[in-house]
Amino acid sequence: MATRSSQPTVLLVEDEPAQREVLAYNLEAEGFAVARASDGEEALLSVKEALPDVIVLDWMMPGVSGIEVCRRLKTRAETRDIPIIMLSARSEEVDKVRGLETGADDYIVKPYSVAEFMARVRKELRRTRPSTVGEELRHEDIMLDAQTHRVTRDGAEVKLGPTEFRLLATFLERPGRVYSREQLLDRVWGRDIYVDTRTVDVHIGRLRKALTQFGGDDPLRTVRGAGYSLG
Amino acid sequence: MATRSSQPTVLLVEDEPAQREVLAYNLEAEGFAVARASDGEEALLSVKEALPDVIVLDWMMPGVSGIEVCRRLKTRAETRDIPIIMLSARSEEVDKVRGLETGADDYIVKPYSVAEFMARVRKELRRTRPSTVGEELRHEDIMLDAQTHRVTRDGAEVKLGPTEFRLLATFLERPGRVYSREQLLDRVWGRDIYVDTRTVDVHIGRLRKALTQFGGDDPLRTVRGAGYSLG
DNA sequence: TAAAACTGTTACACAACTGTCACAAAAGCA
DNA sequence: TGCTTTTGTGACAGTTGTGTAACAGTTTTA
Repeated sequence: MATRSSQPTVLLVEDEPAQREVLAYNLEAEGFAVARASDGEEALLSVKEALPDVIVLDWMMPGVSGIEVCRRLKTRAETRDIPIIMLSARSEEVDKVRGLETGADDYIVKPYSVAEFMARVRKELRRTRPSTVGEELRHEDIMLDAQTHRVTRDGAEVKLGPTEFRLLATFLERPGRVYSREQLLDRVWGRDIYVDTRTVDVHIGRLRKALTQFGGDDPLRTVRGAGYSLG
Repeated sequence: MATRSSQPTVLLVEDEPAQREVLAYNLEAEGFAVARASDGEEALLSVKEALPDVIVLDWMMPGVSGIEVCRRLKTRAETRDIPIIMLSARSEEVDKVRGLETGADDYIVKPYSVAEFMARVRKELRRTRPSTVGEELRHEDIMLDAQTHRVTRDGAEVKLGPTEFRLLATFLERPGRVYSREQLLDRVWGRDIYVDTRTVDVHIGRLRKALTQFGGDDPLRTVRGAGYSLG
């Protein structure tokens, strides 16, 4: 099966560089490793070299076409289980059927939104690698698993209330980044909830207490006049 | 000019709530403050209230259209310098020309990727507020990261108070440039705060002390009768 | 249903930062 | 050189920002 690194790998097969880089940018922003290929031949080589966790495949390509790549991968035992998402500029029903017939797992018609694209990729990854899709956040010895709603520090379980959990999750998305109290209220409490900004301080205090209950340094940093950050 | 808070402010003018929130979410994720408006009238009010650092303007809107908002802002002296990015569903060259003719600084045709959108916003901000975008300011061995709010010299972390931090950030925007005490008060303290100009001297002293605490030359230069500069 | 867990607010203590001053030191000038 | 102007800086009091315990109200759990 596919690699077992902490990040899932996405093989992106698209001959148009601009298109390819936009998608790559978004995938990488979400923490996926991206392998690139600009035609069918490269794609087959790349798969042979290192099995990706999911393949995004453009229909129209010079040389070996996307549909042909798909057919070949789906007939080989060791690549059969890798989900394939087909991209196509054609919207005709005929093509959609043909795409899925050759074994593609999903089919996205251009033009599509990046959000839709990302959602489809996540969906396929969830099937094959349920634990690693956006569900696990780490920073140093702190680990948060959104799937099981658990937090551990240095292996020891840390019990957090819902608010502290979301707060920590927010910090873990971008360790080091300073969030103002207003931003934290926005993200953790929600856009139109009115709570005093000092409430943030109290919850920060509670999160600190929970994270240091078994010893260990305080991982949260207070930036006077600006807000808080993790690390 | 625009506000002097640590975050750049983006005014987002878009009548379609879903669209607006997607963009707002991404802007906020990158640390920008977002002001929202859902039509041209609101937009003009918002600008009057607090000058943003960049304006993102939908072309098609009920009431005062985007293009009209753009025209009005570009004819007023105090808003002329705020970069405007137009969004449009039309791809015809005609519109593009019309958009830029009214003074828009950039023009994005839907559908666009979020990555592209963010890149354009960053580009405009880089022109007008170089310090707060691109996240990292350097000069020789001094490095300031606005995102994480950290300063290092020769790799060693330098702890600065809020005022010293802003002061250094100002100098780093244009190393070598000499700022008068009045200019520094304007930029670092804010336009309508009244403090004695000698206060600047004291903070310069504190900044010097912090930057040389582990040895190293004093990177700040006193220009007698004129002010101070970095390097 | 009662107990436990969680929430937001407040008040107070404490720490960090601020601006001003006074005087010392340095730089310019005649 | 002596005199004037400008800058450096330690001290200090006042201000502002942050940490946290306590509490009452609410929600969740058993």
